[in-house]
Amino acid sequence: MVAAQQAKRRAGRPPSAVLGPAHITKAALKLIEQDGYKGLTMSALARRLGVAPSALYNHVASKADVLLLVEDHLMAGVDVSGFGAEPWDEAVRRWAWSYRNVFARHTPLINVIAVLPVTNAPQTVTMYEAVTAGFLDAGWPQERIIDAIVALESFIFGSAFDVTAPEDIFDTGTLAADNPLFSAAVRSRSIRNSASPGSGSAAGSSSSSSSSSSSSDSAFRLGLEALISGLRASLDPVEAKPAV
Amino acid sequence: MVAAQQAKRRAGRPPSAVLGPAHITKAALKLIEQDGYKGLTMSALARRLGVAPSALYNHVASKADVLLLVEDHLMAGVDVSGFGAEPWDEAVRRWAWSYRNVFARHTPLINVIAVLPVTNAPQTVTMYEAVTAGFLDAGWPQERIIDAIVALESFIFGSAFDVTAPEDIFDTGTLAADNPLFSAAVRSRSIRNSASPGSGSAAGSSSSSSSSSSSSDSAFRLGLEALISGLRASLDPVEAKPAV
DNA sequence: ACCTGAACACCGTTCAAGT
DNA sequence: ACCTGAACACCGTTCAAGT
Repeated sequence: MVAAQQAKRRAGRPPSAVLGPAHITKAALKLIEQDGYKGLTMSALARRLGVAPSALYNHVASKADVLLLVEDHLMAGVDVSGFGAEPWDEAVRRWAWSYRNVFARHTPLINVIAVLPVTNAPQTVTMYEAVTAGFLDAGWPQERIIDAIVALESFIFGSAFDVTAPEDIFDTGTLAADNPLFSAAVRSRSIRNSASPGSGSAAGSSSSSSSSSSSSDSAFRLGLEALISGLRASLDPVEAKPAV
Repeated sequence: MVAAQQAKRRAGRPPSAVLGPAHITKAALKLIEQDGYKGLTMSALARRLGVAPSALYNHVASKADVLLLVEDHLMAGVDVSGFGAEPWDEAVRRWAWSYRNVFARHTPLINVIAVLPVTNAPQTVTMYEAVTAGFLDAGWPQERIIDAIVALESFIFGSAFDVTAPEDIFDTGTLAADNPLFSAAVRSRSIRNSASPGSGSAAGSSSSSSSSSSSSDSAFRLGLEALISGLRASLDPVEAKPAV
């Protein structure tokens, strides 16, 4: 809506700056929402902003820069409100579910996040700061917190991909005869999922998709609960060991 | 080396088929090894095989098809030898480490794997069959096995991305002042990593990078051990519960 | 059936020229 | 400083023509 119909601009510096990081981020998000990441091209982005494609390069160095802008914006939507307010495991649950849900629709960003330094992503660092505070409160030793966060994040990113997978991804087709055990396991899983449509019981998905427990949700729940209990157990050692 | 210098071929069907899935896979792997995934283009692939780019489309429907070919080939390199021969947790460890190590250098494939059906990936299904057998042997109920595999796989894929990240990815730069807790945790982690170069103690990385415990290795170890112990604990319930 | 060669509809990015 | 417009060096894919 910004520059829908606008008097054609001549070359040369405009009286006031037309573009900015906030405008670019907003326009990119709109494009992604409409057509997915295949719709996010520098041309389409420029068109939506009412400028020539080359004008974008006065504000970003590359398309990867645009993706970083979007990523950092999304990080502000990850729910860290549990840290400092709830028990550690409950706060981690809330954080992990919202983190996965945000990036499930933005999996093309994961390549970028996992590789780019956080130096130019202030919202991202703010998110990490809140998580770190929560871990310190729960008694985690400083030097192990980053490993724990990275481990949880790796699980979350991988699980975000899983959300986008089709339900029949494990259909073995003609390979079923040669692989009976796996095929049977796949079958019994899908039966279970279709049988219990709304099994909202113990491990909840706080502030996330309330009902419709899909396959990816049940796998995420199983892994997250295992990670949480396993990480907690690694905190209080049963016997004194030489430091690792 | 296949068609390095070859007499120029005229149009029309050649006397014997020049291409095939095996040739294409091999050539693609060579290109990836040399120049990474940015070097894997249909043009480069065709050049290496001594044909015109359009000739490839007689054997694959798209570039995604080529990636599936490569993925399935790599799956044969994942070590499932522990299942049926070792205790469950040891077999999972061996499998998980080799799985991560294989795909750490092939992260662009993860988008494909996570979304494409396994119907046309026989090696992949064979891998899953071996893993399923190992879980059944360990007493896992059939209908929960796929969730457990998916959870482990999600962690593995996410961790594969982490391997490719630069060591200084968490450097907060000018943001350090506003985020002291996170910055301190990052600092103490890197000190620990540089201090203990070869801390090969308890949780081993069977058949993987023997020494040089990098940051990504320590995070992977922490998460994997937590997942294994957490999943094991979820197997034998302390008290009887209504089925979930 | 399986190849060549030309063409199509795109990409991201650069750069001189303009104000 | 910040825009336009043209150009560059690519992509993946299609298709008629050939044997």
